[in-house]
Amino acid sequence: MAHSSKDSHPCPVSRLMAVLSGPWTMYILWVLSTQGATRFGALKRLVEGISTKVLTERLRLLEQEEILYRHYEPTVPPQVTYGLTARGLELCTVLDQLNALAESWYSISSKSQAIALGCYKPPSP
Amino acid sequence: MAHSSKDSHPCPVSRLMAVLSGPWTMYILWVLSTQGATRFGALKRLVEGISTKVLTERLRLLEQEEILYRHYEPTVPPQVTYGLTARGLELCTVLDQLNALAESWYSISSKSQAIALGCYKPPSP
DNA sequence: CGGAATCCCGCAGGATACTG
DNA sequence: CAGTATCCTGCGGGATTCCG
Repeated sequence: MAHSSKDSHPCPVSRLMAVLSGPWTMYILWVLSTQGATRFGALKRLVEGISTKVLTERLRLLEQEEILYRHYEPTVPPQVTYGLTARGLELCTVLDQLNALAESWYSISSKSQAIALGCYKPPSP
Repeated sequence: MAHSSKDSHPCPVSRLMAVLSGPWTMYILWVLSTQGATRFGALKRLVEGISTKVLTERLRLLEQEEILYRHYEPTVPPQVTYGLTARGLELCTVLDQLNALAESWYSISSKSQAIALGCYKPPSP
């Protein structure tokens, strides 16, 4: 959560975790993995409560790590679409396992199962 | 990183990530998984640079989630030992997969492979 | 529409000192 | 030895405003 993007990380997990551990990040991944490629505005609406600043920060980071791609369409008004890359899909596979583990520990209160992976977001004030 | 221990999390991963994403946490897990059960002082020495405050905070959290156990021996001076629980070991299995993924992405600079899992720590100032 | 820039603030984390 | 208690500080995130 320090890690200002250019830090040299001692090892791979270090680097990956530095990305994933940011607030909203998992939530964003989850939205993209369930909704498919999504435009900026829609994303902001779906990840309800996030500020534009943080959303763009997270997207840039995830893009740098090639976990998601950014497609810019120079129409007027411009359209920008974000979606998971191959890496992003791989990642979600592992995250799903993490989710399965978590579910088995904190035995699920029935129907919340559908919203499984990555609903990680800060508690609403 | 908000999440002051009593927050009700919307879903399992949310809760698990809130624990794992804290700075030093993965590093602590990595040390315990490689060194085995370790005493407080030794842990503080191994996780070099961490403050006692944060170390105890993280240990308490991980203990609450039953990812590690705390064994108190009332000798003089007292001895406290921390080690991974069954859950902790399960968790490390999945984290290892995350590590494998990260390694395949950021292709490893040869010999740093040994320090694989969880070397996640803030960059030294 | 999809951002970049700016300001402001809380609280997580560091350092230090002290106890059972 | 294994922590608590206190104070201090930075910076990460929210809100707002402006740009192409």
